[in-house]
Amino acid sequence: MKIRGSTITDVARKAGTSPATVSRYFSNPDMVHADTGRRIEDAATQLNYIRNRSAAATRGQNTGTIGMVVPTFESSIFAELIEHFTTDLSALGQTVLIATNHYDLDREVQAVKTFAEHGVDGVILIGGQHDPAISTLLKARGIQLLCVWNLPQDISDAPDIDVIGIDNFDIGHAAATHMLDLGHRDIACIFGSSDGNDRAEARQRGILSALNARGVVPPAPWLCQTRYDLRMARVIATDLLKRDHRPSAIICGNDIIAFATIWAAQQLGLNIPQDLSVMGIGDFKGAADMNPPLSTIRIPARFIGQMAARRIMDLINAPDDTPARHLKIDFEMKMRQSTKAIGR
Amino acid sequence: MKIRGSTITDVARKAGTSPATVSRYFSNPDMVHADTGRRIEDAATQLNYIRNRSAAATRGQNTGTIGMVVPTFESSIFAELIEHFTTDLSALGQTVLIATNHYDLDREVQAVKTFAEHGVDGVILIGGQHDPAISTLLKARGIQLLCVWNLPQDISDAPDIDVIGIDNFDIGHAAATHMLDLGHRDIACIFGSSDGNDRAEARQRGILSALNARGVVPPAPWLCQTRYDLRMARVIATDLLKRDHRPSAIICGNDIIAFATIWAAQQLGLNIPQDLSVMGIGDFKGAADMNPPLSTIRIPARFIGQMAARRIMDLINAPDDTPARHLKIDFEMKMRQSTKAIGR
DNA sequence: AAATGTAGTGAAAACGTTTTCATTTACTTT
DNA sequence: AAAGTAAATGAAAACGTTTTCACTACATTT
Repeated sequence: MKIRGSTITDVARKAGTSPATVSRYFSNPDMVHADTGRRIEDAATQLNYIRNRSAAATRGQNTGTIGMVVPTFESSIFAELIEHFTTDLSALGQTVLIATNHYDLDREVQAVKTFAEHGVDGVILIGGQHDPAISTLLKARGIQLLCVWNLPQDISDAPDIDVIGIDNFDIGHAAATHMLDLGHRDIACIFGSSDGNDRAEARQRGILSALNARGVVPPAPWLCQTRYDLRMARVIATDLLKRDHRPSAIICGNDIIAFATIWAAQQLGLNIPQDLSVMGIGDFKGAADMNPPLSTIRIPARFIGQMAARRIMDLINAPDDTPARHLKIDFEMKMRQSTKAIGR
Repeated sequence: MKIRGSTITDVARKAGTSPATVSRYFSNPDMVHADTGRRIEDAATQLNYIRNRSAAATRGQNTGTIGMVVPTFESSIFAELIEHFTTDLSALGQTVLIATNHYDLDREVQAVKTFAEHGVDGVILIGGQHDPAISTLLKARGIQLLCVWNLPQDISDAPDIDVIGIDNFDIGHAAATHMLDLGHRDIACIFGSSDGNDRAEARQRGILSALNARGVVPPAPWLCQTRYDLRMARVIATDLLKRDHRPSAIICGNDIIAFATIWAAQQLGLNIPQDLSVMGIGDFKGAADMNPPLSTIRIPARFIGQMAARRIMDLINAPDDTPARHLKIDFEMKMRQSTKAIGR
């Protein structure tokens, strides 16, 4: 059974001031005289006073909460994003409400509705693919929305939504270009599945676009699809490598798939990168330390998380007519030892 | 700027009933007549009514929120726990507030204080090492507390705190016993550092206890310590393996350290498990799929997360005098190919 | 010396619910 | 038919804040 503690009125009485002043002290200390502040502080600690943010929210504007829905926690790269986002927001006195949607857009809507019930000041969503109901709902309530991780494929898809992220097409393009520059022409791809997220699809387009531009057209069996799942990816990589004609390079939709591919290849007795070049995308935890260190493209999850924390606060405090901003984050090539130039 | 939508009173008016009934309908639908319920439902959807949980919390008992503080998101094993905990709680209509403390006990206190301001109904903490102020604060407010992940080393340490978790001493003991049973006597250990958490320390004690019981006393240089950090663990493992006299087996404080050790060994040209047996603890993502598949001990993070979700709800709904329960979760030996019997 | 401005404060209304208590209605039991 | 019980509802108080408005005291400008 919940127990109600002392209230702002109790503190006011003890400090010899009014509830209004105590309220001001906690929400905006500069508004009260330093002496009064001190008395309030003392009274509050003596009474073990704990602010009641729910009560505050009924009358006030902000709740000091931000809602975030992530596809899953079980991805080292999202984990890094979440970690730094929540850490930075906590430092600013905000609390984050969290939910997972398992790449299910309906669940996301549900989560956002719940967040709205709790009166969050802002909502963070991953990626650019969402039920339009979310934007409608949030706008009707004046709740700020920020999408992070990747830019929409087409900026005009979401002109009025604030976005911070990388461009997956560019990343795919860069990965393929790297392989081509190393002299590879027999290039296979293992893409991540793309339902429920627009990231895999854009990467895939970027890769193929770069390949085709240089006249490289992988045969159909070399264009594989898998879930972002170590087990399944490993099976698919093994199948691919057991065929008569083997590619000299494999581009993987993300680092998990790359891990699986390398392990599958090694299991088959292939030497990476001597017999096969493999690259991933993401620079997940472990990529730099495995054998051989994985060539990949670093998505600066930490940086995105920190920028997101700052940006959502700015949006909350900004006047209403602030225009939406699309902030493109640079990625970084991390070329390590799982790729090598052909024939050398 | 936040915009206030329609209220319970608007809904009541439109549905031709009183606010009280609408309130009842949303919190406990059985209390109102089915027909009335339908009218309320209609009115609510027409008006785009969104419950105001803050207002509800000022008068009512529960907020429908649970606070959780985790050491870090960047650990695949905690991620699994968090994933299933939040998923199950969402399904029950609860919202989870989250914070990371980076193994810092003071930050944990801070997070819990913030949770209290938001009126959470319950708090979930990882592990058994916490500032006693937390328990005091929560008890004074009638907020339920549940610690998950591992049992306290000494049950009498926390007789009145509810716990769900594994026993790290047992796990360490089991790991060492497995190595001994395989015939190994030249056993080295790389422990995780133990500041800010009681888990590493108990594992270490378990391992050494089993070893010593069978008369195996590793020389000091074979008892290493590292942070839970791939990079550092790899350096330490390399150092260990470069010494004149090499162990035939290494027990690692967790799977991250085991990954690092295997990669370090392979880099040095050692064959696992031919030249060296390595085992981890945790069964992290990837353990089963790497080369060779890692022998480890599975900590059922998913199960713990699900049990925690159920238990905290029970605690919230239970009468006050419910006695604290210590629920011990079984672990599972996952003996794969990174360990092998000596001399065969 | 008067006028103006500013910092600090208090009284009281307002926020949108839940909950208590009382009342009505409908159904059982005697 | 009377009495008793249960289900459904409404009126109104209560929850602990924030915020508006008004006021005072004092400093600054004219």
